[in-house]
Amino acid sequence: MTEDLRQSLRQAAEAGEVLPVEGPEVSWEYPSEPDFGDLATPVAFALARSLRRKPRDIAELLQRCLDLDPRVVDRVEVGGAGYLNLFLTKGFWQQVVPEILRAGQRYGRSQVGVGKRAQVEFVSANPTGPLHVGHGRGAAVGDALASLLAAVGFDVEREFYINDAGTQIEMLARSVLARYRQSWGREVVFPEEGYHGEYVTDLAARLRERYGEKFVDLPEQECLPVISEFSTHLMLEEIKGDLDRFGIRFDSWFSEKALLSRWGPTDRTRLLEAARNLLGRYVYEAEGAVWLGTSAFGDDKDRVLIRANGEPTYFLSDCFYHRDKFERGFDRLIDVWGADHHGYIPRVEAALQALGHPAESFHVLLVQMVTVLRGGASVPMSKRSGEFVTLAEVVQEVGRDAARFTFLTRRSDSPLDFDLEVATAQSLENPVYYVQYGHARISSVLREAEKAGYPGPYLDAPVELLDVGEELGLLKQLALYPEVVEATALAYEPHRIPVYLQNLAGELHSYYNKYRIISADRPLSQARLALVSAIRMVLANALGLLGVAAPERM
RNA sequence: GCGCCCAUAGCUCAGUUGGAUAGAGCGCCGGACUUCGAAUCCGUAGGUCGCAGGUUCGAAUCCUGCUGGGCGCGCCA
Repeated sequence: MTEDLRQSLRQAAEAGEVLPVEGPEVSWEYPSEPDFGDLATPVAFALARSLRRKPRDIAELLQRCLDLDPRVVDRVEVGGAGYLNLFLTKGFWQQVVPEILRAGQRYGRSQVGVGKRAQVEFVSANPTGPLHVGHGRGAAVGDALASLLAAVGFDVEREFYINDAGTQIEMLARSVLARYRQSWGREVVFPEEGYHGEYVTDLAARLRERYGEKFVDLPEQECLPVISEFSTHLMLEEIKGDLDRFGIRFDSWFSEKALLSRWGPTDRTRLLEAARNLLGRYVYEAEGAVWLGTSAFGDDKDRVLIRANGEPTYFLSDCFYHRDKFERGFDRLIDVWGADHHGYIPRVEAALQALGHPAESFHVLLVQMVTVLRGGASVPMSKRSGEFVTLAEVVQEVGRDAARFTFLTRRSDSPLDFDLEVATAQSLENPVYYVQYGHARISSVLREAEKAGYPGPYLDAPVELLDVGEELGLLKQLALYPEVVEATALAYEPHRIPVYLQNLAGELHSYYNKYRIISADRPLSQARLALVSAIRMVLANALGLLGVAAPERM
């Protein structure tokens, strides 16, 4: 719609011979003041300089030349110092209702991503402990982003990368072994950098159930591979369970260990060969280690791929991993990372450029830290000390919908204070319930309508009867929804959806309190029922993108 | 020391590519249920958009410097 207007404005401008050779960039905004119309463009300002004329004169000239569809555009005014304000016809807004009712769940979906494959990788927690709140935020954001991209046409895959190789896994195994031996009454020194959480003791107990005293006196080197496997398997099951209860489903679980084993035993020679094959001339050896020349692509310094002891770094795995992703045919890769990993971005970007992939095809969405507050005091969190608030606890305490909405309402860029007591105590005033209540309320009205002899689906309702200010405001909100979804997806900013939802729900509640939907006036009732049905549809669609339920009763 | 992120009403936060008079929720105070759900609504109050410059017809938004806070700077992940 805006594109049509842009086109005709361009033509008008050219006809009026006021333009430079190139057509101007026509930008639109939605004025907050009704007096300024439904759509406005400051295009005259942009032309003022090159034409050396007053913006207002140009705007007036454009106004006279415009040839717009009278069914859509009611009138055009020049406002302020040179704004072109377009007033659209009521009919244009009203027709959005049958459009939504016909499209149903498809309303708000679009086509920009059609034919392109995108992958969103998120959570990707080490299986060395349960998921904490920070992972929860990443999970909510990643999942919503994936849904958004799918809504605008991308073929989307959700992937969880399992860091099941390397020193952290070994550390977990050694921690479990220590607890296990302690449970048999042995005096053992707990690993210095070991994991102290209670779950480690639980894992040791499970190990004991399964293997009895098998590992009590066995040399460490023989125990560790089995215990690693055993522990990471159990942790991963727990992680999957937590995510499932949070409503997150992954299409793909990708194992680092399996990735590395493609090159056979992970010895230095084979890894070096693989790295050379992949990254070519940017790989070099120095000081006993193997390096990648990432500084050639803007990183602060070069990075180690294979340590002097022959062990691969996490970074080498990541090079292989992202290479593999591209080989799987994705046009666009998005990694959702905790902000504490931001320093890692330049080297991965550098590696991908060394692999020959354009910078735009890869994007890291940083999600800032979550500070959990209990009674106003922050709860210190450290996986190694074992002191942290888990995702499972949060879901238990505040509920899945409220937790998701809270994670998604703020920009990923801003740190989040999550006060458990406040979230629980204020649960009835939580914005998520405000929105859900709107959905439930309409559902209730529609049930009443059924009883009153106004059955749905109102496809042919006389929507031309919708013309009070509140109704037109609602119609405009509804018409805007597809653009909101598209902009939100392409900007990777899921928080815009909760903002939109709160606005829409707010207008709905005001409207509801001022007007009656069901009355003796049959045509008017039909029209209003059609309107609220459309609102309910949009609420449900948008909540669906967030992974939040749209209840018919609360 | 270097790098990234943040700073908007008492609190928590929005503010779309730079646009017209910067918004909402919570909290305070005062109102609205014999009628479709009061988990709602209506009204009042609340601001040097951290500070200082700059770019622009126009800046909360872009640039530079500064202040304050978070995070990172390993042959850890």
